Amino acid sequence: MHESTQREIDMSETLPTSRELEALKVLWSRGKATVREIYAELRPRDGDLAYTTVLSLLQTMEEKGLVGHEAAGKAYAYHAKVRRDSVFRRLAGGFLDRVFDGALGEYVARALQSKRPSLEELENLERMIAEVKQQTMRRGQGGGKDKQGGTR
Amino acid sequence: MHESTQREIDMSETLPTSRELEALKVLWSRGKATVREIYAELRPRDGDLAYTTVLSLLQTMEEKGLVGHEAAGKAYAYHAKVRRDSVFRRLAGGFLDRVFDGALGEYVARALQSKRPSLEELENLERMIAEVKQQTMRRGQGGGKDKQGGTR
DNA sequence: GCCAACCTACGGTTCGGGCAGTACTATAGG
DNA sequence: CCTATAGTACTGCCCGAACCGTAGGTTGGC
Repeated sequence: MHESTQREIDMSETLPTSRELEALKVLWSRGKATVREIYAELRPRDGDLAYTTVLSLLQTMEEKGLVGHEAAGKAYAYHAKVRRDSVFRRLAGGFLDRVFDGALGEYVARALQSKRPSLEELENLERMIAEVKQQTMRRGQGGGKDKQGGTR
Repeated sequence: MHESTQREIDMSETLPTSRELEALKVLWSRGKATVREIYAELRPRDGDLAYTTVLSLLQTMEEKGLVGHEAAGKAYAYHAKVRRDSVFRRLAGGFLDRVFDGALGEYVARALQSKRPSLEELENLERMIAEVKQQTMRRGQGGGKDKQGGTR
């Protein structure tokens, strides 16, 4: 039986805490996982972490609507109910606003200072930004700048 | 054994919480400020906020080493003891690592999705990245990967 | 000297995150 | 049937962030 009675799809979608995010990462990469599997992945990185702690974590997350579960054998198989992109986007947006008051320049600059990216990463960033720029220009159209020249 | 002169350069300089960061922003922009002045700036954005709450906040921050104070008239004049750049750099670095596991690409990409930057901002980013790229190339010279030591 | 205004110090409350122990339940193996 | 095993459910503890009230001190005006 499926009690997927989706009453009240709460928008506001609560964001995951740090620990919850770790669990979500496992679920996103696996599709679904039992408590024990998640525990097995979290444990090495965190040294001493009790199994029941992970269980509690998942239960809390279910209340928040972050995950769901279904019976699988004698255990539960949990799965993410929020999309990876959405969570990351809102996390980044929140951080950007809260810390940098929306100033993208500083947001990126400080990260660059902190991390010393490789040349490859930098070129990736260049490509990404160039692409967003194209989209923006197409959308805005009246931009004025004539950066259009190109191979294409 | 003698106690080595562990002056304890405060290598882990506690980071400010959200509220504390708000207070720090005021101090950075003013140089110094009394509790009442900080209160006056925080109040409008936060609706109901008691004066003593701000006072407590500053006292906590002083214990953490984030701010200092000196007598000024009959009140205290607080001033930041941590540098703006340093705080933002560590904040961004921490977020980048904790959420994105150090993946700069996603860090930037999600922010771009969340914010829809203007053309001007995008061009700023391009300039910034181009510059960092130049530095990196000069430094690495042979394309060698950059060692990840640095300021920790 | 006395009062009002303003300040700091200190204690306490509330809430959520993180963690883990204990109790209960279902199941597989003998 | 009985027991060991593995799972979930429930509850509580600890700590830090955020918030605020009250007590007590200092100061300037009268």
